[in-house]
Amino acid sequence: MAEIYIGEEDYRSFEDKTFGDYLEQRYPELYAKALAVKFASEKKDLSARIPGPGKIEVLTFETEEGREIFWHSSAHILAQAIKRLYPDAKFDDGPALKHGPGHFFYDIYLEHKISEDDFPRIEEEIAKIVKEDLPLKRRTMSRQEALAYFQQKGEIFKVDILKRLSDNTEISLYRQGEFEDLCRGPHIPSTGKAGVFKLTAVSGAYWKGDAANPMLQRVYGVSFPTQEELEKYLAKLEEARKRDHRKLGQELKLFLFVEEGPGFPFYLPRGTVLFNTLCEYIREECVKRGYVEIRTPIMLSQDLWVRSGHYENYREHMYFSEVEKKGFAIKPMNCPGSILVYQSELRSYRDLPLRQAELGLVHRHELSGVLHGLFRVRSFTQDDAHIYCTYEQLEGEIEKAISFTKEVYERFGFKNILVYLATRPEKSMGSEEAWQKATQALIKALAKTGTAYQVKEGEGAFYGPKIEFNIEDALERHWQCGTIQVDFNLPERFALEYIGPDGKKHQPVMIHRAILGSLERFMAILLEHYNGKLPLWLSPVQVKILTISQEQLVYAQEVLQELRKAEIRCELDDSNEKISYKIRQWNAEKINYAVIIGRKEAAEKLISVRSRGHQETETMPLEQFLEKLRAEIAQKNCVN
RNA sequence: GCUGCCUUAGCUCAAUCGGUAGAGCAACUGCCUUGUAAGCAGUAGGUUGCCAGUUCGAUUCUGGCAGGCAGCUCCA
Repeated sequence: MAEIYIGEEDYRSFEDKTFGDYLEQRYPELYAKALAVKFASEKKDLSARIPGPGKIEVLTFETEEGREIFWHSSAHILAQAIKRLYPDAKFDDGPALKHGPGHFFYDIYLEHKISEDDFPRIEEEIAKIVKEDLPLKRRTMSRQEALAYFQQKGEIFKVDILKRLSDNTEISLYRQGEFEDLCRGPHIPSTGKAGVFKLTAVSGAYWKGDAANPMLQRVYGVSFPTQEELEKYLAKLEEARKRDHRKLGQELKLFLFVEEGPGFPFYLPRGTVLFNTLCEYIREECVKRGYVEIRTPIMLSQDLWVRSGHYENYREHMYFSEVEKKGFAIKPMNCPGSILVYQSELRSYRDLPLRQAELGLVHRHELSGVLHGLFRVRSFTQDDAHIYCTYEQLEGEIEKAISFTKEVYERFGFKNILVYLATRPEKSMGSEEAWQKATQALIKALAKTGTAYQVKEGEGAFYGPKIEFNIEDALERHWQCGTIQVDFNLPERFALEYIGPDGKKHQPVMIHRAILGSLERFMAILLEHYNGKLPLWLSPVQVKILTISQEQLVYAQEVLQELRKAEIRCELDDSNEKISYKIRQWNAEKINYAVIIGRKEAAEKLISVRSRGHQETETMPLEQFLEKLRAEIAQKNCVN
C-alpha cells in the first residue's frame, strides 16, 4: 500500500484543495490508480478536502480496502443501469462482498422479473455509464431532509434504512449523473474508473434477511479494472466448476443421488471404500486415545426424544413414524442412544472418563432448498463421541478433544482452521448457571491450548454451548466440520450418575464431540481439496494393471492376485484396447499407479510402474513395488 | 420452505415456425494383437422427468407436481 506524508509546509499550499488535487500534482502515476484514500484511519473520497498534515494511505485496486470501494461503487453503477432500463425499480442495499457468487450485489424491488437473458442489456448499459465517465459527487443533509427526499422519490426501502438511523446522524448521498443513492461512501472518483463488469447471478433474497419478509431480487456481479483480470477470474471459476465434488463423484463413480431419495446419498462401491477407509482411520485414532466404540439403533421410541428435549427443541428436523400405535423417531443425533448405553451399567468414578465413540448414521429433515451434494444432506454419518466425566476432569477432556481435532485436520493437510465459540441460543433448555459453567470450561480449554477463536452469539446447541471447527477448502470456502459441546442438561434430564470415592452418587458431565463432523461432508471437502486425486491410503482403487496385449493376460492375473493378497486395492484392465487408450482411461479415473505389462515384463517376471501425474515408467520386480506401496500407505501422506 | 432458472439415450449435448427425436463418448459384437493420453467397423439404446390442458398434431405452448441448479433463510 502506498503511504504518503503530507508535511506542514506542503499542506499550506494545498489548504483548500482535495486529496485528488494533491496526488495529481505530486504523484501523478499513483493518482491514476487511486480510488480513494485513508487519512487518520478514516476512508475518504479523493474529492474530500485535506483536513491537515499527516499520513495519506492511497487505496488502489491492489489493496483490500481499495477493492471493496471499487466493488461498492460497481454496485451503484449496476443500480443506475437498472434504473435507466426499469425506471420503476426501487433499491434496498448494494454492498461489496468478500465471498459468494459475485463481488457485489444490489437488492431491488421490481415487478419485472430480471432473468439472465436481461444481463446483456444491463451490462451494455453499465458499459455506457462507465464510458460516460460520470463524476461521483458527495453531498450531505440531515436525516429529516434525507427522509423527505427519498420519500418524495418513492424509495421506500431507503426510507426504511433512514428510519433505523439515529436522528443526529449526518446523511451522505452520492450522485453520478442522473442517479443519486443514499450511501456512507467513500466511492471511486468517477464511473470511468469502474472498469469492466459481468453479471453473474440473479436470485431472491429476503428483505432484511428475514424469511418472514417479502423477497427482493438480488443481482450479483463482478468487476475488474481490466478485461484481462476479468477473463482470469472467469477461468478460475471454470476451474472451480471442474473441481465440484458432485461432478467428481459422478465421474469417479463414488456416490449417487436419485429422485427417489432427495438428499439421501447412495454410496457406490468406490465411494464405500473411501467412506470405510475414513471410518477405519478415525477408529484407530480413537483407540489410541482410550475411546471405546458402540453402535446404537437408528430408530427409537418417541418418549426417549421427549425426555431428551429433542422433541421440544429439534422436532422440525426429525422424521417420525408409528409402529403398533407407538410413536418412534429416527435419530437426528446420537446422544440419547449413547446415554442409554451409559445407563446400562452402574458406573464408578473409576470408569471415568468414559469416552464412548459412535460412527452414527443420523437423519435430519433439511429444507429442500438447502440440499447441496454431499455438503448438505438429509442422512449422514457422524464420527461422534460422548465423553462422560467428572466435573474435575472436564477441562482436561476438552483440551484433549481440541488437540485430537487439530491433529486429524493436519493429517489431511488442512492448514487454515477457524474456531468459533457458540453460546446459548434462544431455543434452549437448562439453568443459566449450568450454561455459564459449561461456557467457561470451553473458554478455559481454548485458552490453555492457545486456540484463537471468535464468538458466535446464540449459536450453540439447545443443550449446551459449543466450539465449532471450520476448515478452509481449496476454493477458500469454509466448512464446519468438528464440534465440541459441553452438556450439563442431558445428564440432568436422564439422571445420570456414578458412584464417587465417597461411596455416594454423583452426576457426570457430558462432552459431545465430532471431528470430521459428517463423513459425507468431509469426503466432499477432501474431493474438492485434492481435485479428486486422492492420496494413496484413501484411494478406492490404488493400482490399475494394464496389459499391452491379450498375450499377457495370464501373467497380469497373477500380478493382480499378488497385489490383492497384499491388500492393495487393484483392478485389471483386460479389455482388447491399445495401451494408449488404457493409459487415458487410467488417467481419467485418477488412480494412483498403473502397472503396465507387456511381452518384456511377462518374460522377465517384472512390472513397469507409472504413477499419477508422471509420464515416465520404472521397471521393477513386483516385490519392490509392494514395498513402496506399503511404505506410502503406512505414511498416510496427504501432500500431493 | 421462499425467489428465479433448468430437466431430451448411462454421460455431455443437438433438433428451424408446433409436424412423435439426432451426434459424440460409454455399453455390446466383430476385426486389428496392439509399448505409454482416444485403432477400425457394426449393433443396441428414448412413453423427450411425471400428470393434465390447448391443438388435427406437443420435446416445442399453458398449468400443476417432482427432481436439480444459484441465492435467501437454516446447518454437520
